[in-house]
Amino acid sequence: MALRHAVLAALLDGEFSGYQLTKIFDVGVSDFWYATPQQLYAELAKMETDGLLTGRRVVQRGRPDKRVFTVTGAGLAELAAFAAAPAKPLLIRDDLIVKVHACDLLAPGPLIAQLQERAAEAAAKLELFGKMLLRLRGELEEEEFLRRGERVGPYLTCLGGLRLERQMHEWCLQTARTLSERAVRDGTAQDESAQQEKGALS
Amino acid sequence: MALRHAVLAALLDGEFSGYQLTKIFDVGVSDFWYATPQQLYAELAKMETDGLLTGRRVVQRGRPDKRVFTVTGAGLAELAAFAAAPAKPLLIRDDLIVKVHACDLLAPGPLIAQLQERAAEAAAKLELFGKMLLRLRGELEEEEFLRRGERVGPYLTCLGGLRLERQMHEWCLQTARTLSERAVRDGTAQDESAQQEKGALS
DNA sequence: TAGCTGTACTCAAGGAATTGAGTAGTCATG
DNA sequence: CATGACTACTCAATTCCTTGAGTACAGCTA
Repeated sequence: MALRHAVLAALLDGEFSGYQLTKIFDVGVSDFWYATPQQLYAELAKMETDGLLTGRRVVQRGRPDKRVFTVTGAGLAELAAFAAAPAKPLLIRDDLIVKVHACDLLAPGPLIAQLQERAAEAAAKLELFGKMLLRLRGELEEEEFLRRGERVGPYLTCLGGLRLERQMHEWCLQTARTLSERAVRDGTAQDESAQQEKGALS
Repeated sequence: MALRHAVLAALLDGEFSGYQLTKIFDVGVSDFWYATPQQLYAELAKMETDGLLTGRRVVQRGRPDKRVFTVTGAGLAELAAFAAAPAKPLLIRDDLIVKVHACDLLAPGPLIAQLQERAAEAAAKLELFGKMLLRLRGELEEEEFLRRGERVGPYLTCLGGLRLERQMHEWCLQTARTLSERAVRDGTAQDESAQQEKGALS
C-alpha cells in the first residue's frame, strides 16, 4: 500500500504519464522506490478510482496518445496522513550482497564481474544525480538553495541517492579487489585443496 | 525465489533454527535481506522438502526444543547456480525517503522526528556492525584478515552495512537540520501564506 | 499467583509484486 | 522495405510477502 505514496510524491513534480513514471521507477532512479511498469499501471488505475489522482488524455503527434495524472486534494490528504504515520523500516534486498556473503564457497570469477558491473552502474547513476542536482538548484549554490529554495524535497532525496551510489561504488570496487587478490593467491597456492572445494561448486 | 538464497548464505555460518534466523532477518541485521518470521518458517519448510536443507531437532532444557538446519549438497549447488546467474538489481523501498521527497508540502515536525529516529537506529546498527567486525576478524588486523582469513564473506557484507549505516546516519541528521532551519524561517516569517498551505495538510 | 517477557513456532487470508505475453503505431537504420 | 528500438499501454497467472491471530512452556518479577 505504499507504492501509491511514492507515486503521489513523484507526481508533486508535475504531470506524468504511466509510461513516464515507469522510467522514474523501473531504474529506481531516485533510489527511493522500485516498481515495475505493470505494478504502476495497476496502481494508477486504482488510485484514480479512489479519487487520489485525475487523469487527462494528451494527444501527441508522431507517437501514441498518453494519459497524464495530477494529484487531487484527496491525494494530498492521503500523502499527509502517510507522512504523519510511523514509517516502515528501510527495506533492502540485494542479490549481490547475498552472493558476497557466500563468496568463500563460490567461484570468484563471476562474482567479481558482477561487482564491477554494479560499480559501473553506480558510477552512471552518480553522474546522473550530479546533473539532477545542478538542474534542480538552478543558478543558486547548494547551501543557498537548501535555505531558500521553494522545493527542496527532490534535492534532498537526490543528495541521499548520491551518497548511496558513491558508497556502493566504492564498496563494490574494494570488494572486487579483495576477492581478486584472494583468487590469485589461491590460484598460485602449492596445495590445491582450497580450489578443489571451490571447483566443485563453480 | 531469492529469500532461499539468502537463507542458504546465512546458514553457511553455522546451524540455525527458524527462530534464530528471524533474529538475523527481521532487523535485516546484515543489511542485505529483510524477511518476516512467517516467511522464513514457510521457506524453511519448502527448502527442506526440496532437499536443500536438513533439519535436526535439538532438545533444550528450560526452553522449547528447536529445529536447526544445515545446508545440503543440493543446497550448495543451488547457491552456486544462483551466484553464477545475473543478479537482480538492488531493491530499495523506503517510506522515509518518500516523505522527504514530498517534504515541501508536509508538516515538518513529524518528519524531522522520524529522521532523528532513523538516525538513532542507524547509530545503533553502526555500533553493532563494529562489534561484529571485531568478532569476525579475531586478533588479526583488517587487511591481514581480508588477505588470509578463511571466511571473509560475512566480513565484507558487514563492511558494506557499516558504510550504508554511516551514510544513512549522516544524511538523516543533515536533512533533519535543513528541515528544522527552514521550519524556523517559515515560522518567523511575516506573511503566513506559506504556513497556511502547510497547516492545511498537517 | 497473576502478569509479563522471551523462546519457538503454526495457520490462514488477503494484498502486493513478479513474470510473461501481447497490442499497436512511429521512427530510424541498414 | 524489413528489422529493431521506442512510446504507451493491457491482461492474466502465479508467486511472494504482509498482516493478524494463536499455541505452548519457562523463567522472572511484584
